[in-house]
Amino acid sequence: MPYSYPYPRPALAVDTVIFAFDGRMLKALLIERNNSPFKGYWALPGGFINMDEDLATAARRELAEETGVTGVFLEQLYTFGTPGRDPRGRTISVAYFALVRLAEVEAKAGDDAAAVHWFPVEELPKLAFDHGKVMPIALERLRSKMRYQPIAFGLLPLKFPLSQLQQLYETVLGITLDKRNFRKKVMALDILTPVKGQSTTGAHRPAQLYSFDSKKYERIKKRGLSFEL
Amino acid sequence: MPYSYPYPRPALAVDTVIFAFDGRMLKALLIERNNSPFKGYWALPGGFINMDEDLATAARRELAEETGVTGVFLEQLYTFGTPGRDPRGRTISVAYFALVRLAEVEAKAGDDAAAVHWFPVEELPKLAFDHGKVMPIALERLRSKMRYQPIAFGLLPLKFPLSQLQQLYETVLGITLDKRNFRKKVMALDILTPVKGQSTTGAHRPAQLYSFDSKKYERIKKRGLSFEL
DNA sequence: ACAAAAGTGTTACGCCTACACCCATGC
DNA sequence: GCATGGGTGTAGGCGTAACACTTTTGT
Repeated sequence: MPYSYPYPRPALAVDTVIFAFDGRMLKALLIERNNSPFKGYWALPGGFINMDEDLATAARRELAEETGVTGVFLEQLYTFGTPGRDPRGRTISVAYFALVRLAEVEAKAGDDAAAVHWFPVEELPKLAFDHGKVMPIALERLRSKMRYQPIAFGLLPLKFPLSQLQQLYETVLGITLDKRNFRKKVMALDILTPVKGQSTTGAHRPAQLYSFDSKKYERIKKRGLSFEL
Repeated sequence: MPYSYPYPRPALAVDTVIFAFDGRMLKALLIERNNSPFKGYWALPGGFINMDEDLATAARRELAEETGVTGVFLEQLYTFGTPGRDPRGRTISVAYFALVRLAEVEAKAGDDAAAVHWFPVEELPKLAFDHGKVMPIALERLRSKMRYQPIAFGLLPLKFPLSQLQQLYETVLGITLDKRNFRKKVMALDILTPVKGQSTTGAHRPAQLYSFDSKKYERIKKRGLSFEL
């Protein structure tokens, strides 16, 4: 059969849930829409793909435009295609989720955004389109993936004290962890390297800083490993 | 902004990895393409979506056309959109994976298929398009999901002996399990109901048959539960 | 000196693993 | 009666969870 596909084709967009961690709360980046439909609503950053562009490439392009960051964790999440989800016409959205280090971000409102803002994931506004359905899926993915892959480090500075890592796990998973047991398990994984600097914030004993050592991780990954904490 | 999207739009297809279990091996249903491109190659069953049709609906429609089964486990897997994956032009494929009971299937070659065949997942032929990349992802999803959700029962008859369930886990996960420990753990989950009939196949003691009890499962699901075996 | 977070070991319990023999049936 | 898969209990080891005090700094 020749290439006959006589039906109208849907438009194809990419939307990205961008997570960051400020030391206390998990946050997501949203943009305020400047255009109809849903003008004035908050929405996930995203846009239509170019015709010669890979899906992940489009997501990275949008991510760079909104936050200025590159080279971060980015993973496909889910594809939304219910008819009617975009009042302008049939649109398929491939959702991605990204983890960024807050310090590296320079959020800037693009041409089609009235504003950009980091919202705590527990206090999100009403979202445009069906984006309200995307966020719980992204959170669930983050939570489950943090348990067996070392993706949490994508949310922390390159050097961090163990207490920050623990705080991140506690916040995202919604649990409290025993400090001693946490340190024991993390250290037993042997994927962190102590680095020279010390955290010197506050009126208390300074903390040893660590960095994630991807070489160590790659070396032990093969025998299977768990991040259950 | 009015609905201006002046770019050419990709075509949108749905392809489904259909798994079944024959008691010994995990198998996947493939069709032999009757048309160019990749005429004569084996491929995942699938097709273009209708304009007013949900993605999952399209997948279920294709599934029913190919196998005659309805109401089975079906889940979105991953979306493939690399430019060039379809030589006819930009095509996005949303891949699904489905679990069916072999006894309920009546595989039939559709109009665009020269043949339909169940292949053991360990002995797949070269596949059309990028479908060779889909299968490992589907297998990985099946394996990981079987560990914490009761999806295995979608591959078994409604009544089955425990040994068949164990065989399924061993085959899919590529491990061997201790019979006593397996039965202890499965029974402790309290999600099976013994049913009257007995398996009467072969020259040996007949086996008690069980069925998956989704009511029991729903009741205990909330407290979290694991299928680690 | 005091407030505030960093850092550090041991014990008890529960869970998971390993393991061998009898049972019911068909041929 | 023999071959085949069905069905059952226990003991030891390992990993996980619970738990409190000292250290170092800034003010």
